[in-house]
Amino acid sequence: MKNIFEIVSTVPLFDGLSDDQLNEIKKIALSKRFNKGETIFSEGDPGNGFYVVAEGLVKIYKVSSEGKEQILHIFGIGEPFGEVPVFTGQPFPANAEAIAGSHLLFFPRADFVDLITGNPALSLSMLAVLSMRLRQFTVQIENLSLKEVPGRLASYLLYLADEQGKEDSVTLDISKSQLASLLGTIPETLSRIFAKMTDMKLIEVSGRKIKLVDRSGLMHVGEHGKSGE
Amino acid sequence: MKNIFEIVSTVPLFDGLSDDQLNEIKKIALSKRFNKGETIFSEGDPGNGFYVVAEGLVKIYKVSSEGKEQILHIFGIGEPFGEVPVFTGQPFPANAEAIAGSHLLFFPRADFVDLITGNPALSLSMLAVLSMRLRQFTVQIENLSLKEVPGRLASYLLYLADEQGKEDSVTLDISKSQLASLLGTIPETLSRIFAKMTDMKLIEVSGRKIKLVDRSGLMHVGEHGKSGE
DNA sequence: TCTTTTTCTTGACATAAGTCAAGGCAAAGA
DNA sequence: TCTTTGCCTTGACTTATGTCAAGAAAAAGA
Repeated sequence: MKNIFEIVSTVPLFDGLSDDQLNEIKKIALSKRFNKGETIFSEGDPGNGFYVVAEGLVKIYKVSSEGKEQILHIFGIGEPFGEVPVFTGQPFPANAEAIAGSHLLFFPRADFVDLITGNPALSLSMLAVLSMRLRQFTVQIENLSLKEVPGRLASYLLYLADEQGKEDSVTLDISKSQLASLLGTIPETLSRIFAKMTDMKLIEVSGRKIKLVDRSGLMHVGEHGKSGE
Repeated sequence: MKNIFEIVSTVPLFDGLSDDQLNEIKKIALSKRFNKGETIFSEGDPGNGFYVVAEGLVKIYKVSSEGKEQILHIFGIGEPFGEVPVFTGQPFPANAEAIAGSHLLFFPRADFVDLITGNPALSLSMLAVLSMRLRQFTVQIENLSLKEVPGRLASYLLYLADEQGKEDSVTLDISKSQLASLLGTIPETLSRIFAKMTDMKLIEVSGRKIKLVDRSGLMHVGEHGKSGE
């Protein structure tokens, strides 16, 4: 079993640090393991540090009083999460759960703040990470508030295709129920929209594989005319 | 006319800096003035620096292809905005407009990055600002996705009461149309909900003054039972 | 392989909230 | 003060999406 601290040198957040500095990072990191479905932290918990995914997949989400879930992020290998309380001193604003068996690196707050204080490159890197995340939230709010579900799905599929470097076919890395939660809807609605978009010959769905039949059609879903009908 | 650079020493972002450091800050700041309704920057513009409100009120917003507007933030005196591009190098993800005549301080990117590089207190302060903003977005996404409009309005009124330090009465600092946009809805819907909540004796509305008649009722709007009916 | 459990899909229905349109009110300017 | 302009309110209607329920398909386990 290989040393999971090796991941540190490949994490974008730690890019541009010297070997010495990377060793400092590794020194303060703790390894933690979570099974699929296990809670990593809950909203309201004190944030004593943040995490980096060494292996696995983690969802960050909120739950309404009626039990509906909204996923805020899904983080994979190399991505940090749970940093907000490190810098605000307040508790976690959302929940985190492993959606696959996961190895995580945990960075205790005080140690990390010490490190960042003497390390401008690291602090600029962290500022960039938080800024990118703000940008993503901006997009998510725009999607939730200004687009209907078909438009959100189309955007997500195009984003995935880009992410996966594939032109015309993507593979969902999460279940369709989870995708519904990420898009701010429920499985029934998502299912109907998959069916509708298939009818319209925009996509072809088989399990978690989705073929993008008409990319330019997808790009205009939800504009003036119909998104489906 | 007083020196608007005086504001620098009262901005939370610059808390804990020495007088020398505050002078450095003042040295790189530029004063800009915007009239009510004037655009400060637009989505897609390159971000050559960020702003701090010295006087006035600024809205950050997105617009859909159909023309619907979603306000992301409203910033008042002492609050910084437009920092994301400073640290990501990407263009602005949203638009900014003065909703009242405003004096702003502008901090050019390169100068500010130099400053932050040699100044751990400033960088931690900026990390705290971005983290707080992430937390706010978390709440906004939760509201948009997990609450109906009455629940969002109730939350906003309670938040405002807290903000204004008043127990049972608040004054809107923005128009009701703008409030609708902030809550992710349209003026017609907001107007109906104000009427409904008045009927239910939760609030009393007269112009921009709103009396919170039943705080505990407000807190439970949108839970199990009715939010209005 | 067969069974059990979860996830997904589809139908019938309810409802929150958007659209369109008209009128009333209030703030800004003459 | 009067007038003009934009903001707010209300009504009638449409529609996207949620709820409830049942069955089908797929995944996990025996």
